[in-house]
Amino acid sequence: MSKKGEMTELKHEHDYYYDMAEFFSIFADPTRLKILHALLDGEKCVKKICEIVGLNQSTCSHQLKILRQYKVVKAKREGKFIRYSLDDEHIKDLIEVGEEHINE
Amino acid sequence: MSKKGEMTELKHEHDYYYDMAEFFSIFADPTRLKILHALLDGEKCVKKICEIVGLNQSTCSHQLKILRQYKVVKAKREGKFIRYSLDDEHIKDLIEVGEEHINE
DNA sequence: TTCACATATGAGAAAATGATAATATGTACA
DNA sequence: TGTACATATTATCATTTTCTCATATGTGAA
Repeated sequence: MSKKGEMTELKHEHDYYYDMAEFFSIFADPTRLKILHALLDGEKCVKKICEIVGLNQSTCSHQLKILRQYKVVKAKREGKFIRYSLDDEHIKDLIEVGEEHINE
Repeated sequence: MSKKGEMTELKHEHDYYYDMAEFFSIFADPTRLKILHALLDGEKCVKKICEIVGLNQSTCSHQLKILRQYKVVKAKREGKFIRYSLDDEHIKDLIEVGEEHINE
């Protein structure tokens, strides 16, 4: 997955398969999957997410940014905290497809 | 996605999210998606696949090997030709999920 | 066996990706 | 205002990925 801006300029406009590959790329990283899994049961602040996935704040913040860019998660500020939650109803389903495949 | 053998040695055994990420990685590449799409309507030989995806024989062969390793496609020899076809019933569904997301 | 064709493999370059440290920004509260 | 805490950003590095060229292997037919 490349940065959204650059990609759009380098590839052919409306390149169907690039877009699809980009979509699947979101879920092709264990850290992002852990974050998404952590959000399955409700919104959480960044610090909490860091604890759950076991990686430092910088790493989580980067991955959260990617997930936000692709509208997979959304963020809302509450005082000092920024709480993240799933932004797309279909995400749960997709993660379940992956889980089913793994559990075979 | 890394080579199957290495991966298994480097990561923790039974690492759930690595396995899931690996699964989604298969579909996170436009060339592989093009190949899979080309196989949706039936088996094809490598040369034919190259023509459809518009990439050279070496590139296709490499990607077909990956798809084979992950049991997404299967190959059968018929004389000089090797015909590839989808090996997993669920693949069609997964590609459709991706397509739906793109078409929103 | 030799030739022509179909496919696979190995090595290397270029690009993308993910993790991290260091630093910046934003917010609440004293 | 200043300080402490929460989060984001920037720069950099190591690793992984994809593509391509050159070459190897496998197959059928002459």
